[in-house]
Amino acid sequence: MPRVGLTRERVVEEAAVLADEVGLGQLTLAALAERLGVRQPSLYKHIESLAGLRRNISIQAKGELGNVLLRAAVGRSGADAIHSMSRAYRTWALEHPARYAAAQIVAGPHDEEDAAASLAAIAIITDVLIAYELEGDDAIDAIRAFRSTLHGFVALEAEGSFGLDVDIERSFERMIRGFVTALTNWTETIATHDGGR
Amino acid sequence: MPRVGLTRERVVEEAAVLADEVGLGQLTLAALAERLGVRQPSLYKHIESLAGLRRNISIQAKGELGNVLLRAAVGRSGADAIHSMSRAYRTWALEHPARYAAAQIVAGPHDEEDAAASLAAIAIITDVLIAYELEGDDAIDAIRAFRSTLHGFVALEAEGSFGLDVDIERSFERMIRGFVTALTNWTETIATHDGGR
DNA sequence: CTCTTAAGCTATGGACATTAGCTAAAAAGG
DNA sequence: CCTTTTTAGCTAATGTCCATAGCTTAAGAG
Repeated sequence: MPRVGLTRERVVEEAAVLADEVGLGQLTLAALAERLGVRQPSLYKHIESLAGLRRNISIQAKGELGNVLLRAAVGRSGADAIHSMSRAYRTWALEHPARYAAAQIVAGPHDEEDAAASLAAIAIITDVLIAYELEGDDAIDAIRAFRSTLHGFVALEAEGSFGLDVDIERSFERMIRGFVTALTNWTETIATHDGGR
Repeated sequence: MPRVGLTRERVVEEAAVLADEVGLGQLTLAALAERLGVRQPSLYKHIESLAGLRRNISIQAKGELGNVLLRAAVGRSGADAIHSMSRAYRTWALEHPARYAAAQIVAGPHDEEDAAASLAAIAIITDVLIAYELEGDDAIDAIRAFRSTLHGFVALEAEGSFGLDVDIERSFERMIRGFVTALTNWTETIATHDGGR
């Protein structure tokens, strides 16, 4: 029984790679064990459960996404930063679909580690939008809109929900431009909550 | 052995109800059978498989969503129609999370029935945006952006990704207003594809 | 009232996750 | 080196769930 020399890190990393190939929901301990050259129960020496493994993938993915956004935004500001960050977000998400999906998981209210990872990633987005001198609830609304825009596009694209014919790249660029336009006039768009009814 | 009198429709409907309660991924034939007062294998008299059941839920959900959007848009146009449709979209999605998730599933390329349901739902959105006199690729970009915006917000809200403190309703209204703003200036926002780099 | 159809059942098997308990490889300590 | 401790990985076993096979009998057709 030669030892393979697994570590928690190696298990989680390989699980993330496997998940990106087959889909987060199709990630199975059986397949992971085989890929690591180990019997299935042996994995429990390094993880708590399948749910625990997914949690680890989620936390790692949030960290990776945060780093990607950080690198894209550093040294930039305003519309420049938004465009750069948006592209980095989309590219990373499409290259790592399962990691991206895992990064969207919201952990329970007592999971400090996960909350920290989530916050760190979102903080990058927040910082960039703050440059538009939005304050308080204005900023929160804008951040929610931006996150929605990015996530919606990437999620639909990853699922193949867009028709195949027309250039998706260009659609994305235009959408981001549109968001910047909206952002520039943000304080004017005060919801009256009746919206034409 | 009294007969319960199941039909395919009843099974699918109850499955949708159950899924909305426990989550689409947690929908199990065992639980569904128990809820219908029947043994698990008996379900196979009405469905092909779990995957087939999910497909049926998906098609039904797409139809329901399409109807909801249609009713919200009828008799309206322009920004009025967009706001009304957006609210209906969000409300339905939040009330039926699993149905909504199922409606996002993209079937294989040979599934005519599913393709028809998808197309019908998206057609409503398309028709409303066409009122802005966008043509060809312009319209496609705008539709993609609109779908992204709606789906992103609803998906994040349903997952609980937004912080709890600030009014989500208002954030949604503002986002839609922002989109309408962007849409009004749509033809001006031509992507140069370098976005400030 | 008979015959046919099919709804629902039991029995069974296979894929996974998970736990319990064993074995031997590695590491620690003299 | 040799001994002791730790622990990575193993086999065995259980429970859940999807799925198939074959039986039984309720319900509908004539």
